[in-house]
Amino acid sequence: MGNTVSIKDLARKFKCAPSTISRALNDHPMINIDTRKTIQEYANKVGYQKNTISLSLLNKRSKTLGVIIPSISHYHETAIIEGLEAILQPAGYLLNICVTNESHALEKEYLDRLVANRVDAICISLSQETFDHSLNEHIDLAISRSLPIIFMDRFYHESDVDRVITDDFKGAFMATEHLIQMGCQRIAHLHGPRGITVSQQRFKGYEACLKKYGREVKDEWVKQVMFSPESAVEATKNLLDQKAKPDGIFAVNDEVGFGAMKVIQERNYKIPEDIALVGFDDIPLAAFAPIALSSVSRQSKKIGEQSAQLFLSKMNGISDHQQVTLEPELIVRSSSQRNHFSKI
Amino acid sequence: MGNTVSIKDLARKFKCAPSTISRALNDHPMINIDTRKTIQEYANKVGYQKNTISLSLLNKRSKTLGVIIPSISHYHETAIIEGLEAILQPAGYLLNICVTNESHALEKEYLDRLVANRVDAICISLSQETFDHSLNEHIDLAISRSLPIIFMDRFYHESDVDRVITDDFKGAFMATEHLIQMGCQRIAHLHGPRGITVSQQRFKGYEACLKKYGREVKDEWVKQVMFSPESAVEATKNLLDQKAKPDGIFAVNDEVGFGAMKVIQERNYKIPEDIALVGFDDIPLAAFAPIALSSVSRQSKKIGEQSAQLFLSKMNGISDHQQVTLEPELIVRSSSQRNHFSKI
DNA sequence: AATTCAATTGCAAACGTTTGCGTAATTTTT
DNA sequence: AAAAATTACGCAAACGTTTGCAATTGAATT
Repeated sequence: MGNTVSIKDLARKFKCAPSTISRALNDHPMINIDTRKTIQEYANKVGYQKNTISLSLLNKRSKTLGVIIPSISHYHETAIIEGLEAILQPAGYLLNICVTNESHALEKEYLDRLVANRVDAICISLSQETFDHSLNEHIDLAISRSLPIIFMDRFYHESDVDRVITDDFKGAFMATEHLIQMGCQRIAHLHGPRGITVSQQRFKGYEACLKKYGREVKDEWVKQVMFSPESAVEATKNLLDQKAKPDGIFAVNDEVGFGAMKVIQERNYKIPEDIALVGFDDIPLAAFAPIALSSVSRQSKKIGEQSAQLFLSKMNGISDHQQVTLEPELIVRSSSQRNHFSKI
Repeated sequence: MGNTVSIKDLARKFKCAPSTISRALNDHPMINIDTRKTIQEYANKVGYQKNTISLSLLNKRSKTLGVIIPSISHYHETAIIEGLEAILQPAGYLLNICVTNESHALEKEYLDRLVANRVDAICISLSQETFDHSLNEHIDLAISRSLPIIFMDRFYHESDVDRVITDDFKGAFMATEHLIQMGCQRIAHLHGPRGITVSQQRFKGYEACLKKYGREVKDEWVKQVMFSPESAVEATKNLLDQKAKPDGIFAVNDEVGFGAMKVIQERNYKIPEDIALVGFDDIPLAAFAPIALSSVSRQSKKIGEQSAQLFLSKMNGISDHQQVTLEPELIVRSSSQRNHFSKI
């Protein structure tokens, strides 16, 4: 800002060529050791700071990763960011984080801006709108320009693409199977927003597990909600109002689990005796729910770390597409741990 | 990446000067309207994308805001980011988000990197280490180079600085006063990590309120914890083990409130009858705590919005330092709402 | 026919840094 | 003493874009 000092300024000061200053600052052995020291000291004294922008222009690499996510208000997303930073900070990268609020228009806008800023790659979790309407041209375009795109969680291609995901299907299967093993006969599912891979996969896992154990998948036991506790309230009331009310609920995530728990307790049903409950994501507060909430951990931070690793390998010229699938882990807590099974 | 097309490429294609292409793409009236259209169409067809980096170099403005925060795992921080994006996305800015994990070394490192990247300004919430040891040279240096620094939440100068904070003192005062009004006689405080403004201010508010109402401030009723529910467990047990156990607890934040609530319930005390509880931050799950948790909202998103506005005003050449203080709001829920006061 | 004017376009510098190559100056080798 | 090698530095181009000014062209005015 006005008073920044450049290599040219230093060159004027020392009556030498900018190239000499540049080499001196980079400790190039070609430059006389004393000259080097003198220049370095002076540069340090006047607070010279390298201008990375010019380097980005020259090297065609900005040492910046673009991150596009639909939301940032959940543990999962912040843990991903922590994972990304854990790997990329030591590697000298910065993160450009963009939150789309599930809007396709914003996603496009941000993608354009990141491309204009010449980020070295983009880690993206697609917005719901992009999903719902398969509006993928912007992504395809970016890929066709050979800008590395790494999908996290949500993706639309089966192969030909780099991605890091948790096996949501498996996680949901595990949660449902656990409920069955705890003796639940009527297992309901609080289904996430339509069109999102995560919602779909979790439902499929739930469905597949029920089928495997010869249980019927009843439409009236699958209620769609948003990823918030508030939205779970109405849906859970709905479930409990039914003649054959569920004795086990698999919630699409922990916030929804919290909402469901509230309603169940208000109706004076016992957890887990009357109704067992399992969430997803294993948020830090899960253990501090009214009844400690069982949950499927999707290793959110690891998604960030693996995405970062994948990114770094791409920077090292590895062009093969990689698909990393992380194993979910079921964390059993009081909300589903039954010592004796429910009767009927 | 290799196949990106530049203005020079277009100039070659049209056998004209780069300046003509530049003006054509920017719809400069100086260029013949037909030429303009032709060039624009072709540029569009081959997917020309402006290179913002060269512009940053030229204009000495990168249209990027640096954001340095100690952590990203709480609602407060993510809400701030949401607020920043809400204002800065429409204004054409990108965010470089850096998480320091309360480390001074990382904060310095990130600050350097952001300066090297020539961000237009930096919004920062100081790390605990920076605080504890008053290691502010890196900040002072940045300020002396007239890089706009906007402090959020945590700051070390009283004036001469731009900052956006919530009045934590007042919020803590309100929370404590509320507990007094609910009839609490022995009000404890779960104190946040030392050295952090937020912790200090909240303690001071608690202290000032007790004094105003002629209550003694007892050391044994002030326990220090981290910002997590786990760390609150031991401290709360400690409180409840005392002969004169508290009948009201003001927790430094909601996560801590969750932890305290867990312990209180395990000991079979009634909330709020035996012990009333108030947290801070008003996280989305507060209402879904075992007993809906009363909390002080600090308008986290607004902190981001106001910081963004302050930043924009700086970009418009307003050089006066601004200090914005937001009003906290007490949200009373079941954890502290008493109909009849506790008996002694 | 000479002059002015408007409409288009090109030239070149600038932003800050790096780097291959050339070139002095000095030292070492024969 | 001449040739070769070493040391230390400068020149200039490059990255992509914008912009003030000059230059060219053709048309309109005197």
